Amino acid sequence: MKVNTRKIQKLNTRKKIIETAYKVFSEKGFSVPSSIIAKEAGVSHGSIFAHFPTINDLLVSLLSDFGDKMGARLHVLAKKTDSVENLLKEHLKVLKEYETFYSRLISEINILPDEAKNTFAIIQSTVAFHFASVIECEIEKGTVKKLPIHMLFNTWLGLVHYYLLNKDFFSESNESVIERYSSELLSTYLNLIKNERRVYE
Amino acid sequence: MKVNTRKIQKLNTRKKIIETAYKVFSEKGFSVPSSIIAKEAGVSHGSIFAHFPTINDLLVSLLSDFGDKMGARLHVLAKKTDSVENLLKEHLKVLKEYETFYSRLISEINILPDEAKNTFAIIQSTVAFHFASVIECEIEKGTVKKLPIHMLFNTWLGLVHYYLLNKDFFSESNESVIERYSSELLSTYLNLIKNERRVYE
DNA sequence: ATTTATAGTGAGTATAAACTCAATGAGTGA
DNA sequence: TCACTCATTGAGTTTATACTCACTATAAAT
Repeated sequence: MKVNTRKIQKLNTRKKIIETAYKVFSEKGFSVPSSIIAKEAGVSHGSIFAHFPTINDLLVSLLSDFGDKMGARLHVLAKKTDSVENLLKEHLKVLKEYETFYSRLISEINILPDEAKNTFAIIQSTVAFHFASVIECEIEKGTVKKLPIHMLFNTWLGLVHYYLLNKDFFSESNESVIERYSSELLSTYLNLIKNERRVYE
Repeated sequence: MKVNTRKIQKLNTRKKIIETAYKVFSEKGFSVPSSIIAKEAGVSHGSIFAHFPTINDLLVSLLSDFGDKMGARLHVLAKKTDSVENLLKEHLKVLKEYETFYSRLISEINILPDEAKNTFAIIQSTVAFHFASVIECEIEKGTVKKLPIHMLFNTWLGLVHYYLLNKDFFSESNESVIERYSSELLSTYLNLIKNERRVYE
């Protein structure tokens, strides 16, 4: 069977559309008109609708891919960590890789379709899982304050998201906020959660 | 001069439009069509444009009012506080009052016109100012950990915003997240920033 | 009482963006 | 070579929403 060129062609176009959408959404947010995506991808406007029934379907497909990819990435990196410090370092590392898109996602999540919340949940639950196991251990050892784990987690994520959401305020247009503030974020947070060494005990 | 009825009438309509927009934006977000606002306010669609050149002008006017109002409210309440704990309690109290609108604001700020950032800045700088003076004092007294003040502030705001932004996840549709979590937020945060008492010193 | 000014109206216009579909032309199989 | 299939195209349609403006009703001024 020589029915290959076409299938490959079709898959390539689909891929090109998804990748371009990812890029364009990262740069300009999720409400860019579909015509822009088509132009950037170098395909006709109609081509998008030959591949996806609606723009929303394109978005959902894109988000699902993204959630899986970032989730897997986090999972791999988190597995080999022993301390909170290393875990959070890895977390920041992954966030930095996906920074522009991830920032848009958390920034516009409330005006995105419900499926976007799933993506968010996949990513967050992966981090939360590893966070919990590492921090539990440190609490037992007495190196981290005994506070509800979910609150420790929310404090961390809240702090990091705060910087991502206010990117414009914290850094120059193209600079990575994570890059610029990772050590400050990390040291502040660790300082807050660590038990001070009691001298006499 | 009897040129009153009309002026009053006009001002009332304007006020009605702004108040309705505030309510509708709070409930459905900032991208509700202007026709909905008109209908809810009980005025004709054209009436909106007799009062505001564009919908954007209505929004800016509304935001400016809101920023002033909430800023003033925070200022008054914050002045009489002595401890971080009380300051943060007051902060949460004010946030609770304006919760639905404020949540929309922080949630959609990145797709709102630049003027929205001013509103945000007014509100935040008021809180930051009072926060700094109270916390500085506590750091000197040794009751709060010696960490950069802006980091302590960002951690607090990050945590609170995290709950407001993920309202859907944290609480039922109409319930106030602040109401439900204020004590947990407060106790966690205080626990993190407070210096433990050294027994021998 | 008559004229003038103005707040308010809502059908109508302009525009932007999602989505359609008949036509095109290149790959496929006989 | 020729008929057929199918990915792609882009001009055209639909829909949604911001905004206009000629008109109405009524308060104010004479």
